[in-house]
Amino acid sequence: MNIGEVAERAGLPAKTIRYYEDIGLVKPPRDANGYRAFRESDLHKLAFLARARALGFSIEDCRVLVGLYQDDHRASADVKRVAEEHLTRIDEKIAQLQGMRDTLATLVHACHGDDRPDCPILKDLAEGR
Amino acid sequence: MNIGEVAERAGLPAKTIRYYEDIGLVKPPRDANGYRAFRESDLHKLAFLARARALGFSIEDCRVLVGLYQDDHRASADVKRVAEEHLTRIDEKIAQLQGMRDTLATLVHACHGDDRPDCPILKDLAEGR
DNA sequence: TCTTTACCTTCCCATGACTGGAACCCCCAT
DNA sequence: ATGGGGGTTCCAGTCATGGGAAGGTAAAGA
Repeated sequence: MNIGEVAERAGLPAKTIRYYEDIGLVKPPRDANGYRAFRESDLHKLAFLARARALGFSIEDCRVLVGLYQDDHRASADVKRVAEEHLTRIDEKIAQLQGMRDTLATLVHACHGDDRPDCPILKDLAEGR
Repeated sequence: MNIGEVAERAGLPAKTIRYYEDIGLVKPPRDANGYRAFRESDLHKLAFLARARALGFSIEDCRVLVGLYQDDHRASADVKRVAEEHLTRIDEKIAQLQGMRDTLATLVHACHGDDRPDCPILKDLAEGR
């Protein structure tokens, strides 16, 4: 399988797959012409990576998860811990964004949005309430 | 005012303030010794920037907002539009994170987290359901 | 067979918004 | 004179790609 087909089937840009090889996440062998020759196992791993990335796991988390996936003697507790830590980070991020959102929504609501210069949004930014 | 005092009072790292000068957000004059000599107006602008950044506005948005702030003939509608667009982007981001969060929470909940290898989290990543 | 087209390869640069660190200058107190 | 705590510039790195150049290769049409 060439990189184009793998990209298509794994749902990742070819550029990203080359990058993943660069940082050692996949190691496809090469054909005589220098083209990467992906095996089914490589495709499978890349699809795994695509889904982990879609859940927001960092590349380093992905590296750990792939390692655990390939380890028949893993403890599910190790997987769960990685996922829980990530979940915590997501919750923090959501809370932070929610705080911004609330402040911003209040300010937007208070602004007339006409052609006059008076603006509670700028007022807040300038004075910090 | 030297950069240290301004950093303290604006609540921004000195490094960040130098960066803001680099990209033309502030233009403090210089003393004879080459030190930046911040005026009250620079401090004020930097505090404005710190608050805008804390609300998640991009540097380019900040540039626009500062411009509007300094324009006595601005229309509040222009400020409101920038804020509304940012609000929309924040809402999209929150929705995206919320989606991840829900999936992740379900998976974490389903995982025993013991010393056995069976793990619904890895199963999901491998098979994509 | 020739040519076009569509791949593939590597390499380097850019993104956003900083952060860290090196190497150096400047001012004040001891 | 020496030490410490400012300040200065410049370069490199972060994270996870994306863009694009320059060039090699393969498949398909004239």
